[in-house]
Amino acid sequence: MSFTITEENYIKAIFHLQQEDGNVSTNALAAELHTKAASVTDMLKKLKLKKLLSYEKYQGARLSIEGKKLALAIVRKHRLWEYFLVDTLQFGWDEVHEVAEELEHISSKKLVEKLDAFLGFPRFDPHGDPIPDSHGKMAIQQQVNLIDLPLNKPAEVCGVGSQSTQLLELLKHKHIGIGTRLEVKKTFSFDHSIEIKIRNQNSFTISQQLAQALFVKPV
Amino acid sequence: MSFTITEENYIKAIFHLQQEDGNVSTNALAAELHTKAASVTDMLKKLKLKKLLSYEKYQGARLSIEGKKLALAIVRKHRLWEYFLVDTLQFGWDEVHEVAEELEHISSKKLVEKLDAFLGFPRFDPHGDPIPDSHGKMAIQQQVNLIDLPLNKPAEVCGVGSQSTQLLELLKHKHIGIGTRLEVKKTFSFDHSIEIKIRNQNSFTISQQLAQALFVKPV
DNA sequence: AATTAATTTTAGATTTGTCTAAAAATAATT
DNA sequence: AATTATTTTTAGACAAATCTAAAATTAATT
Repeated sequence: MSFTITEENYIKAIFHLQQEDGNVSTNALAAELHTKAASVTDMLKKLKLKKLLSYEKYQGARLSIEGKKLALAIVRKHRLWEYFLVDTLQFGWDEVHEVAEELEHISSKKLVEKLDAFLGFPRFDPHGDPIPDSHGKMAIQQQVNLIDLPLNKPAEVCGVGSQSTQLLELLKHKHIGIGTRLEVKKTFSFDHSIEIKIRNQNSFTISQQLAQALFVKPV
Repeated sequence: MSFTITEENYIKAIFHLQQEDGNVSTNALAAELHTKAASVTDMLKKLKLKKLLSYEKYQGARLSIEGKKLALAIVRKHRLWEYFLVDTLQFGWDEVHEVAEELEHISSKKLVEKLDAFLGFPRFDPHGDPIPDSHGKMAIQQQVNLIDLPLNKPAEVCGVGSQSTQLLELLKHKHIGIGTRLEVKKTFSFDHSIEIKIRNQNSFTISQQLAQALFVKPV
């Protein structure tokens, strides 16, 4: 069975909105895919026929086993290509998302497996998100939100909570990137800002919003 | 200006059928693209509106400067990706065409340039075809059909005339591939077969059809 | 519980790329 | 030159994915 790019994008969007909780609503999907609710209804009927999801009128949708398998295959390709772009082609980690959105729809199974092997079977992409293996299994991330990191515990930045250019601009300015080592030195309850220290630099404070957008892992 | 995958495939097909001679006929295009003449007519009208080609009723089509530029960009991507698949991912050179047909439509300009640099700016793809550079210029191949190679002149296989699996199966069996060094030892006018000698092997004869499908360059 | 608000679905239209069947133009042949 | 054959175009229809506007359903609020 093979699917159109549009169908794959719907499946991926449902997968991302589904995480545990209940069914995905028509409106939520329309927003995620920058389309209209009426279009979503049509597509959900079609994807139900193809047995990729369960769907009842007015009740939203939920991926079937088949649908989840497809979603994981797409996510796998997306993240492997992101890793390739950053690691092999030296792209900035803030400029790979768009390109990977296209590459994730290349269908060759063999290509994915060869690419995975060439890259050395990476388990996390440049944004810190886990890459599903060829069976769809993902490593569980022991990453923690920077806001939750205990004082004076050395950690390494391993992911960001968004791909907005505004965030990435700020990170570039502060010289924070994937792999940056840091410790939290102090927290301020007034505005929930926190003071962090990067190796060989003076400490400085960052806003609550920024800290919430950063994921770190103890090192 | 951006184009659909279908439009790009039409432009590429016209480019390949156009080589020097006159205009490309509707029927020739329909055959090349496995579609019907009526569909081709519709698309030619559309591509004319987009100024990618000139077209007059019943007179066939010919690419404009713009159209040629687009065609060269697509061919560039196709051949760079083929090179990548063989050189970096260790694909067999007989299994890359299909995948490259998909990859050639990835739009990112930056990706193409970075890929080119990563590969070391190769000038010929694994089938021996020249790769257009970023300005659309191709190296001129001083390659010659094996049938035209003078006796006892050492040469190296640098291209094949078709991608048919039947041909590639035969080449694999005879241990002939890109880079294989050989000399022509004798020609037989009866059936136009030729006797060739590969370094460290006994000479053997190959058919006229096979010789015509092989391109070599003096070395 | 009744009314209002929000969400979701239907109905009908549009665009892109395709098709078949019939008409028009060009090319080949006697 | 007239007829036949081939090629190409038109006309009308269809499937995929989308849209707007109106109707139906569900959720929220008074």
